[in-house]
Amino acid sequence: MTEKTTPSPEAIKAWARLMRVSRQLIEQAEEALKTSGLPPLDWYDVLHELAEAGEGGLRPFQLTERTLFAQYNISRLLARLEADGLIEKLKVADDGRGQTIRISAEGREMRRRMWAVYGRSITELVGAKLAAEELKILATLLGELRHPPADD
Amino acid sequence: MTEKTTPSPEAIKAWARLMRVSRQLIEQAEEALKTSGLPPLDWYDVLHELAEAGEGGLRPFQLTERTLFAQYNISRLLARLEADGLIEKLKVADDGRGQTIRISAEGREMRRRMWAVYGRSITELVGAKLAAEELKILATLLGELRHPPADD
DNA sequence: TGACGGTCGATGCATCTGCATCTATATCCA
DNA sequence: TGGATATAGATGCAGATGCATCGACCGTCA
Repeated sequence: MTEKTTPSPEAIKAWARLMRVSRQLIEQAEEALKTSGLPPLDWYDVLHELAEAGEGGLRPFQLTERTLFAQYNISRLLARLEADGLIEKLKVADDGRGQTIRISAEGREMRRRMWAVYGRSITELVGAKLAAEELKILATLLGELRHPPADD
Repeated sequence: MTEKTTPSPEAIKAWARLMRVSRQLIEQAEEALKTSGLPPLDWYDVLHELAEAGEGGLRPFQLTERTLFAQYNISRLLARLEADGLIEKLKVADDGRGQTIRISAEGREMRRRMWAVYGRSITELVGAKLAAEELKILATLLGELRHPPADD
């Protein structure tokens, strides 16, 4: 017998919207950064995590966990960030394989400048389009889709 | 004076969720296709549009409008699809620059096989996580974020 | 201790993407 | 009509990504 695998119309619609809107928003935020002569969004994500981590820094594998980037992607992204002087790679004492990544002063400054543009994009693209209450609902619904689910 | 550009906490949270969840979902859907030995999601999008367009087919520039892919991306994607025999490129009479893209029988079959996997992903990743009513709300909220906004 | 499976991070290679530009055709308007 | 401008689609090149694998080091257990 034939197995039913087609999702409900509601699921399809929500999925389609999610795909299109996310692509569109990323594209627009990316373009705003580029227009301002700033690096791409990926850089922000990493700089953001590193800034939050503080002086202790983070191990590359921790970055892959937090940002969802692939391991090799982080590896090369960090190489670019280092080449631009935005991060420092430090040898870590207790694990000869590893290293600790720390954001540099230039990195913090870059993050600040990127946030000025990125934050404005978020305001325009999301903050200005929905009321605070709607944004909360949206975040909650999206939270249910995470794996593992969470609605904190 | 300093200009306030930082978005509201609600906007930041919704944005962050949207970025993470969309990436995660795409990754998982993509992986399901790969595991089944099927082409990537992009192919589905194009085959889907072409299937809906019917025998009349679509011009490449129409595909760029509907799928949000860049022009050069569509151009090369179509070359790959043609190489795999999933589409046909037809000369169009009234515009010597253009061509019409039509999905082939193999293309329809491939789309069908992809949908079996893709549809199941949508069900698992979205349909099974939220109630129909919640999915509607989600789609509506996301619709507000589109440019231009729409909540049909 | 020392062999072994596991983890950390880097990298060669093929593919894909972004950007700029190109060719060919169409459209517009003096 | 004919020259300027715009549009459709392709492509060379540089950079980014995915995949597989590598080398280095870790922890464990006989």
